[in-house]
Amino acid sequence: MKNLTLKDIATALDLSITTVSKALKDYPDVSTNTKKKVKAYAKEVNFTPNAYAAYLRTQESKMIGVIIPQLNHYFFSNVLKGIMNAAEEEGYMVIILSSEESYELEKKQVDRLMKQNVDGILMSIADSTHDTEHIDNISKQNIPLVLFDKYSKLSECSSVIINDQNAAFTAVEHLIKSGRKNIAHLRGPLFPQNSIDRFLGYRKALEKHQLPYKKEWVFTCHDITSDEGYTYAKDILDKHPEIDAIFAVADMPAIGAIKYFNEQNISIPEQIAVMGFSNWKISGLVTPALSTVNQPGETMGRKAFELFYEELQLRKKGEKFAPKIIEVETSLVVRDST
Amino acid sequence: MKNLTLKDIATALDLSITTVSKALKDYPDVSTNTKKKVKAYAKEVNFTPNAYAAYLRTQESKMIGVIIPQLNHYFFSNVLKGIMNAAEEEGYMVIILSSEESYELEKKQVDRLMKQNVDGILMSIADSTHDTEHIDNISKQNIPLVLFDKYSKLSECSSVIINDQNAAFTAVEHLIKSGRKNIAHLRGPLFPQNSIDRFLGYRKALEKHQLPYKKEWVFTCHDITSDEGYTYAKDILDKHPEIDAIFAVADMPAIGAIKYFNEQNISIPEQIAVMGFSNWKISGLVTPALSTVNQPGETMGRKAFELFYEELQLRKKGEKFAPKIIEVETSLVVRDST
DNA sequence: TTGTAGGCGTTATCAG
DNA sequence: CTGATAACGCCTACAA
Repeated sequence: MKNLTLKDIATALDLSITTVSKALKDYPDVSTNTKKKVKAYAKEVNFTPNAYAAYLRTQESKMIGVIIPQLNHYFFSNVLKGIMNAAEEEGYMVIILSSEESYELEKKQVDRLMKQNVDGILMSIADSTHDTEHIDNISKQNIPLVLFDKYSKLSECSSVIINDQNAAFTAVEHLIKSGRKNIAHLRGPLFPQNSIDRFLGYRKALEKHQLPYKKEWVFTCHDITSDEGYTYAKDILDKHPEIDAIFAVADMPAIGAIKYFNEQNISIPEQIAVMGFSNWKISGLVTPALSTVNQPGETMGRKAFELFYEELQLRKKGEKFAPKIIEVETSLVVRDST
Repeated sequence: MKNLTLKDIATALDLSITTVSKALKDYPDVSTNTKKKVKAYAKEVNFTPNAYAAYLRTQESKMIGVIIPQLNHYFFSNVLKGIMNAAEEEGYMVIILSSEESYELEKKQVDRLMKQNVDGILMSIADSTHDTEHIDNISKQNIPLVLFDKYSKLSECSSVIINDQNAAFTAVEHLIKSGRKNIAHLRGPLFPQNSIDRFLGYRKALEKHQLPYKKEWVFTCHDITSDEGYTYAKDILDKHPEIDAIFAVADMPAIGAIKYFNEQNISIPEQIAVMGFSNWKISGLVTPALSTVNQPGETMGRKAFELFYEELQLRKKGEKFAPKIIEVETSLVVRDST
């Protein structure tokens, strides 16, 4: 049983290929009767037009490409889920590629997707990406582009983001309100807007509540791993015993810190409070359960697809599309570590 | 800058489309000189043949489809990584779909992939899948099929698996050797071969060491979640205080159990030892760190792709392909929970 | 209301 | 060694 073609249907019903094609697409110039017959038969034999042949005519591949920095990553997996569900509803297939947080690979993956003639690209920028030429190229080629989470302030395209600065501010303020005065920050790498904004939110909260900000209390997690959190926790204990709370750029470093404190029998949150960011599944499972900021990945993914789809529809009608930025709500998740 | 075509190159170099095509594909009947010229130019303008047009002729889409039961799942993410890396090396794109552990959705996703004319399908069967007609259909349509992890003993196709029974046996034997006598098992659902085999491995280890097997010490995790582990840990403490070790079908239930024991101030492993299965990232981060069985997802993914590719090459040559089963090595990871 | 013809970009066959 | 031609399956302007 090979996949059927229009020709097969035409032969079976003794019609021309054209009529069958038109009937299936509800052209007005086909009789209701013929339409009914054709559609019934197509359904019976479970016909779907060949996507590749269709592309050649329509230039629509019904595929989108997604580039994420890491495949094995709770948050991005959730985003993917949102994208894939939304895509499926509109009959789109999703090609997923990973940049492995590498600028070079990211460029290559963008290129692969363009060569594949995807109808749109959704992506989250790698931490190491420091210029946006390859990203701007996508728009220049007239391919709809939507960035999510790791976006670029410089690129003119739609984005789905959270308000990192506010979210971080709220998280740190929560620490302050529970009586912490010497709050350290495990920040992310230097380029991504996220880690900059979370850092700024941290500083703002300190400022507002007239608490000291000290450079030595800010530690940079280049790879945002639990190991880094573990190592910095040791540093903090050894060199800065006055610190009574940690706000981490993400859950992983926070969990690494918790692990170290547990090993040293430092009680959390009594001796030191720990706050994460992202609300990974794991954060509810460590002991003590980690307080964090919920970042709704699935919603972000769905919104990202919807932005792409909206843009595509407008472009098809030849209308201008103005990039939109959607800000998704976050929420504080207070558990046992603060 | 639209994507270039053979025609563009032909025009630019004042050759025929045919010659350009042949030159790029290293046909023997094109002069070395022309080849050099064409290839140099193609490289310069970064030409890639249009995949859709090529499909129409060759019937090769250079795409494979992958169906996994869950997207946001450490092990499957690792498998995907292996598949995607291997696929990329051979110039294949990967379409990922999720069955969400649903039999109905799995059937639908198989259908979508076949309609998309992928060159092959790699999949892991959903826990709820109880018949294999849709799977056997794939092979009947002459599409190479490789199963991984969750495979079917009934289907005639290549598979990449681990020896679940042996791995479970080793894990339980480790508990026994460390002096445990009353070992409970948090088993998986009834259908998947995995959970059956892990259960059998558990029983075998008990038998070999003449330890008691009791039905009441076996708890079924239908969804393999931490919540189930948490709940069963409570059951065990309340109703079976004699139990001194738990072997879980996967890390998640094991971690849920650890969480409960931590809350109750039950010391692990002194009062009760806990053993997981799969070696998720998280298992090294909980306190105490979870002992488990390492299941090399990335390797399995790569092997799965390689099996597909091998089969495809043979088919293209018109040779018969006999399904292969590749067993990937697991290893015991002893941490602090046993 | 139905059908004919041409073309999307590539590749394979065959003729020059 | 090179090139013209047909075909893959679908879509659409145009003719009947």
